[in-house]
Amino acid sequence: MPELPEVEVVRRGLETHVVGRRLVDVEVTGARTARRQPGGPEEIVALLTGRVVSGARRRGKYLWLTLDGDETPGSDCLLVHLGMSGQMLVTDSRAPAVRHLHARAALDDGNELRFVDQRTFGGWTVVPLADALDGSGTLLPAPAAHIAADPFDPAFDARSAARRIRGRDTEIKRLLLDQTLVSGIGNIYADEALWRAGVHGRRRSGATTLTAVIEVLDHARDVMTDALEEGGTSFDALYVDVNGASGYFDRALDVYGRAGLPCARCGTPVVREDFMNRGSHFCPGCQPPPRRRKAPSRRTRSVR
DNA sequence: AATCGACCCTGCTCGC
DNA sequence: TGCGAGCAGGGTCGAT
Repeated sequence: MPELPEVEVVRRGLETHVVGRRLVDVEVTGARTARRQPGGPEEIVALLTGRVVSGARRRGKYLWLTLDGDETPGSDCLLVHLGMSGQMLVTDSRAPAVRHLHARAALDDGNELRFVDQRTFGGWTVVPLADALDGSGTLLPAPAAHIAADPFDPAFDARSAARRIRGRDTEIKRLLLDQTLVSGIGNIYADEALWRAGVHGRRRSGATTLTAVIEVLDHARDVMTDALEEGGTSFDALYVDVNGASGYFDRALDVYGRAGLPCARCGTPVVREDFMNRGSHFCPGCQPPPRRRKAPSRRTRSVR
């Protein structure tokens, strides 16, 4: 559910409300929340209790809290992925428990950090930081070390990301969602960026010019910047920031979720089609669908 | 090696 | 009003 802007909203909230606080009492009740932790929920509790949260970092949709000021390779951090429905909430620790509460950490200021996740695709793990492999200088948690820079990262280079995308051979939307090529983009912002660029998501990457791919990435950055300014996109109460407030960007979406409604640019009704077990939304007027893929020609086949 | 579909969950909305 | 079908923003895994 949450894509880069939503995760960034959460990160900022954590920076304000949790960084500097000690985790005095930790409880992890959700088995699925801890499924990536080799030692299970107990191990998370043991590793976090008593630690001081010193930083709130993010790359793409991955979020992590650094601990005790240790940001060297091998230092532990709490890696959080929100999945489709995860929330990191900060509430008064006397507030009543809510449905789908899977983990909580009492802070030394009377508040409590809560992980609430209806669909349980999200999770917490305490993992070591890996050696930095890119130029950004930020150490990434080991399980997230393969995640590419996102468009908000100062180290992000649209041209080289576009080259990596064009080096692959499949539909361009599939590649926009591949977090090892460019991170942070999910189903909503992929559709929005493709619409802004006038490119159909089923176009093959190789049949799309480098310039057009760069344009799609630039639009992805722009649409996510717009969303961030509005506090993120939210369709309902599922997505909230650390204080429980929803974003308002859904009012500004141009194609996502607008099947049958007129395209804001040309008036053609927006179409929704199945794609990768999800929905893709596009304007047939502005984003002409590619011709059905031809069988490889004799000439193509002869090139080995 | 790269690509692609299946799958993991719960809850809400819509049409019958 | 009740009920099943369809849908939802995520990543990972195994088969090909």
